Amino acid sequence: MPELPEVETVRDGLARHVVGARVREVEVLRDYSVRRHDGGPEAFASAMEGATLAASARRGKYLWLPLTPPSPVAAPVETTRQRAAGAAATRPTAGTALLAHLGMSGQLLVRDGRDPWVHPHLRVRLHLEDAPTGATALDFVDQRTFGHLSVADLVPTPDGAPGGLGTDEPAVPGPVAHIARDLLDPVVAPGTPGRAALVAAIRRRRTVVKRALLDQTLVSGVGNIYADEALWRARLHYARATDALRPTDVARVLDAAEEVMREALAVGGTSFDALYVNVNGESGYFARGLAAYGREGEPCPRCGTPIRREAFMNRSSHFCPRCQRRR
DNA sequence: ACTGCGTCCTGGGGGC
DNA sequence: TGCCCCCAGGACGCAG
Repeated sequence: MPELPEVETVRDGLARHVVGARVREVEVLRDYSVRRHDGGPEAFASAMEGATLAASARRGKYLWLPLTPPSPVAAPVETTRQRAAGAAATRPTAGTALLAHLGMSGQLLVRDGRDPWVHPHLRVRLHLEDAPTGATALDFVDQRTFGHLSVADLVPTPDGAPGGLGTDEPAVPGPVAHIARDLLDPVVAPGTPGRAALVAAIRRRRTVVKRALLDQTLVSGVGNIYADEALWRARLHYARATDALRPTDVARVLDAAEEVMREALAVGGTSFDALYVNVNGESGYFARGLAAYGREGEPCPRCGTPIRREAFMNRSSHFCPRCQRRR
């Protein structure tokens, strides 16, 4: 499934293959895939058609492609979280963007044939013209349909810093406003005030460390797999209480999460070009790099103790019972 | 305000 | 062989 490194690989690929292209026509094959767009599939299509994809940006696992000229979009329905964050009333628009989340099985595939293959799980197809490398379509393929596309208005970032990687604009799509910056974002780089604030925010939470790592309002882009890997590297049990952790423990697990994701990015970073028409974000990293996730019963690479799997948050947690003591 | 849980969806694969 | 059910996951809405 696409995790942050895979999404970043896709973002980079889109920057080179579809930024600058104009959307000629939109086919929505599965309405559910545009459920987050206010006004439904027809409104989504009309908001996209004729627009040029102007950039390729990412925060956490959200991707967005700013549109020029900005599309008129219906007044967005505020989510509970956005209302709680006070982002509601005064929300000056800074343009619009195609917003994408790949969910757990989503792919963005660049096609360049006149009659490109229709994948059995094709949900949305954007027909393109004038793409920089000759692409004729951008396909959203998604087996389990947890992913989605929408056109959203851009809102300014509170801190005035760029909204995410791949953009200099201090703006993010409205639905991303409550999503925290991710560990590849310069604003929370090691040694910055942003990173220190993140460590403090995690320790203020009254929860357990894995839940905090998965909380997108604290730090984004860490999913179940990388949470387990980061905790293994930091030698922390997933159920350790955040408010009982030392600052160095929290800093260590964040460093580990960043490290794992950067390694995966380095390994998987060539997949876009290598596959080109099969831009699925599958890095080769999963096959060999994982120490804990999905390795129940197999030896811990550090001490040889069998990796254990336990249910947590209706998910699985993988850990070494010797290296990662609960206390 | 903050924390935690149920829900959405699909098809591969395990169990019977 | 066939069928059924479970399971995987991110993020949101809502209950407490």
